[in-house]
Amino acid sequence: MSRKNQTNELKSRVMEVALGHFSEVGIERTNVSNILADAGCSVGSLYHHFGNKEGIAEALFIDGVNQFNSRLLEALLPRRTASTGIKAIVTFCCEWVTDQPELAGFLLSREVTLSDNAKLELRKTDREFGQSIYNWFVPHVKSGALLELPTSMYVPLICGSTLEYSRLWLSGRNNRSPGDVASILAEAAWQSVKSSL
Amino acid sequence: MSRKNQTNELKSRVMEVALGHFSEVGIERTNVSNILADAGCSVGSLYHHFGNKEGIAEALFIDGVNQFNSRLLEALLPRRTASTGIKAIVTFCCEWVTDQPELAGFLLSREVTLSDNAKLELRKTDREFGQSIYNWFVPHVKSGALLELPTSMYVPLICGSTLEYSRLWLSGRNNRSPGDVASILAEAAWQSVKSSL
DNA sequence: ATAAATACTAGAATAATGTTCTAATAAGTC
DNA sequence: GACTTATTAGAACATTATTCTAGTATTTAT
Repeated sequence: MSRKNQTNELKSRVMEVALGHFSEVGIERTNVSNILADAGCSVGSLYHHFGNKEGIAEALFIDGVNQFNSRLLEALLPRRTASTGIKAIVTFCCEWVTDQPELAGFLLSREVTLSDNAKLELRKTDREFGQSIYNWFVPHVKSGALLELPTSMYVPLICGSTLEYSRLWLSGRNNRSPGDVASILAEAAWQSVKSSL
Repeated sequence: MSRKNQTNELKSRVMEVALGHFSEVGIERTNVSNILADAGCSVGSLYHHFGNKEGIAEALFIDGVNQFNSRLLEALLPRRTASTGIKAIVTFCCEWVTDQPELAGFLLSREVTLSDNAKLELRKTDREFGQSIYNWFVPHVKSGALLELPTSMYVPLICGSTLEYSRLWLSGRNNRSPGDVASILAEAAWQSVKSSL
């Protein structure tokens, strides 16, 4: 195997192992030494590739957000009506959380504090994502199908219930997964942003 | 001043100082030594009273939750209709977050991992709180004013949007405070749990 | 009122653990 | 094949939470 492949494999092994620990006990409580042992990595390599412990978390966070964003777009953009679009967003979130609880729990935990560099890196892909979402919404607001609201309120109104339910489920307090109650959450989200005209 | 009062004053001084640091940079990043310096407390005293750094966070968390719960009940219980009750819950949350952003941010940050002892202490007061809330809801579900849903879904549906919006505002990404948009959030919450019969 | 027990304060010493540093090795480049 | 760069290695270091021992004040019991 080439050196480059070997290196990439080491990095993903570290990230995979770290995600397991992070999602189980949180970033603070996971020891670098445990990650090193479980991933078969030396101190030097880890700090060479990630800078510090938080750097692993940042890499995981950015990967996770990018993956979530691109898949969400695939679910949303084909929808032609306001109702099916909003419900598609919620349903997608529910399934995504249910399918990868570790990653979802990590992203929802808000433990990661991004460095300035990481923020910049996220913004690169986040801009076009936001633009695509915006473009989907505009016609439905203009047509009067969706309420016209301050821009910053759409995410909380559409996803808030789902995210809150997901957090509860991820912390083990609910039996039914978000996927199991997706239709209820989707209908509720739709009721809260549809125009009543 | 009596010894007891002096002690209580020291404890609240430590908690106040710690909340400032925690909400500014998070629990992990605040140094015990800074708390000690700012509160004028010795290492021994701090560990005698709180056990460890997390113990300060637990005390703050429990105090905060109890304060929130009791005030929420005051806002909810007098309401006689489903609609005014649901909206009162949301409006109260918005105002509470807006009035004490430090404490709200700390509670919403999910940084605190409660020890078994702390969980027990919370459960004591939480049980009767949950019972009071439950008693308020039952007649409105029975009468058909509110949707009949899995119990674990009412909190996410009613408060999810508000909590999500609050997190955004607390992290500095919105201009309008939750208090400013309370009526929108309240109406949306109501739309999502009212029965459409 | 005095003694014993308890609660609290103090800060030096300790331990745990994240990070740096120097050196060595392998890969890629000219 | 020499040179530059990327990567690995782990011992040494630095930071910081926590423990420990001792001392002081306060309450309780007799």
